[in-house]
Amino acid sequence: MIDFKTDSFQPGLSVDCVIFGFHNNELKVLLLKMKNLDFWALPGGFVGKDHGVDEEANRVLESRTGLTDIFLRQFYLFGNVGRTSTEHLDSLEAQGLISSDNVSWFRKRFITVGYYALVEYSKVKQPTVDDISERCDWCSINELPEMMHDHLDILKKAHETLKKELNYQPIGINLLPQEFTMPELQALYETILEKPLDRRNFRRKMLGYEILINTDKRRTGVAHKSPNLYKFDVKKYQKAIQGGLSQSW
Amino acid sequence: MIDFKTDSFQPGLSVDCVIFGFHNNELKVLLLKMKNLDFWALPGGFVGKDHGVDEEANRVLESRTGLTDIFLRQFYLFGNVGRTSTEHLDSLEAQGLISSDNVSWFRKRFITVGYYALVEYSKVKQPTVDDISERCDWCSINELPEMMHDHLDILKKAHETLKKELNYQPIGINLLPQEFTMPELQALYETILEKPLDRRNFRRKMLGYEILINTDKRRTGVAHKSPNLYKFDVKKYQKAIQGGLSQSW
DNA sequence: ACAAAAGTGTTATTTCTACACCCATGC
DNA sequence: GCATGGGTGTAGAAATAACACTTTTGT
Repeated sequence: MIDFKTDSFQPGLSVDCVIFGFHNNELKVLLLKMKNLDFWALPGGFVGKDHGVDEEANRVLESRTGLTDIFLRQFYLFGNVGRTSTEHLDSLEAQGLISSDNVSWFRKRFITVGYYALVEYSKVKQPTVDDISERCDWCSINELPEMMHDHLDILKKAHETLKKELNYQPIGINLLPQEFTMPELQALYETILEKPLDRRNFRRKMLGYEILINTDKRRTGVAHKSPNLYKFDVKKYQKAIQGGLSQSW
Repeated sequence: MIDFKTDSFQPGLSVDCVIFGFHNNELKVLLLKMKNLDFWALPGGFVGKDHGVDEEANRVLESRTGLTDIFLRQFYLFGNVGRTSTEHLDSLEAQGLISSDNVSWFRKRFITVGYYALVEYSKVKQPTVDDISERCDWCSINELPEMMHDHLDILKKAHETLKKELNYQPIGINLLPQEFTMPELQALYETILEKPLDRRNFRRKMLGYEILINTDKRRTGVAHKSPNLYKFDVKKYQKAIQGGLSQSW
């Protein structure tokens, strides 16, 4: 149940995080299932009067994933009147998920700041529920459950933003484990861009950026020819994305 | 003086507009000078409880410029604690610009949503002051006056965003008069990008997009060889920027 | 006539796209 | 040994970057 001193928070303001991970060649987001209800929500929180909005987004990210120092970017403010669903609030209230002291605060008009985060899937050992959810799971962005309020719109917009920023943000370095194969990196790009890329051209272009280091190791144990393992040259990566990698995927 | 029923507004939330215009080959922004004070502010406003944030930004834009149906985009939420300046608020209050009933409301922590607008300079016949300003003027972004709160940061971020979106947004069509010359269009691009472009390559590339119509008229009366007048093919322009014009200026 | 800006083409370089065969591994 | 995915090169097309002279106009 949510029960807190509402007067220490900015009224009508929340943050919501779209936390992206990459696993089994699928782009996933971390979602919360509301207790005893059939809809899910983005991990979110409220903004303390003495806390910056970015700071609160980081706090949300850390409470759900246990991770700190994660790539996290604000991408849009959702400020329409009526973006929250009265029906969903009714359900939350009916399930006793909102303290009666907080009900009127929750029912007010809310705007929310959207953030997206890129995390290494395997680093999230224990996705943690919040007070009103019963599960915290990775969901493939191709099969999303019913979502609270306008959270599906928020998620869609986050994905759009990710696509646009692919060449300007350290996408790979945050979503992949430290060592990875070229096909894995390509699959990540294909998943984000939602289109297939040519294997040879992709490899040539990636290597051309000179941001990868060949570890001279190979991934063994998996089927077929064992692929080479690469890692990012962090310094060069940082420098390269400053000006944006070259365009047109 | 500002004096209104604060309880019909979202507390701690404002919108600020960076209104860009282009004149004399310079990129300009519309700013307000506070009455009897030596600092300027971005045109801004508050968000009514029953009004969308975008809607309020449009209202601000219309009240300062008299224009409707203008290109206006949200670009960032400024949510740091301490982004407003106590000293500036002191000054406003000392000048009697804030009604005593509103003072405590104004002194609270505020976040603001940044919007940028692109307007045709000559269409703004009468930049209109608001209740606490004495002038509303175009300022070149190269010589900006002292600004209130974090408004300079907001302006800088707007300019950055404009640069990035140059190939994705109908920049020219909104900032230039209906008919314009190729050198004018080039100067606009050079100003936004803050770097010189090759005249021949620029022309070839622009014409290659097939979004311009040669009017077969010339600008006369100005010195030197009279340049050709072009206008945008609106439909083609709209279509072209959907996928983004090709990159790498 | 002259100063200043507008108009115009070509070439070398780079980047992009499309495409097919061999190799290594686990089963 | 075979099915599967990993690795590799080349050639044609397109885009980009660099560069100089002529034309028009107002003064």
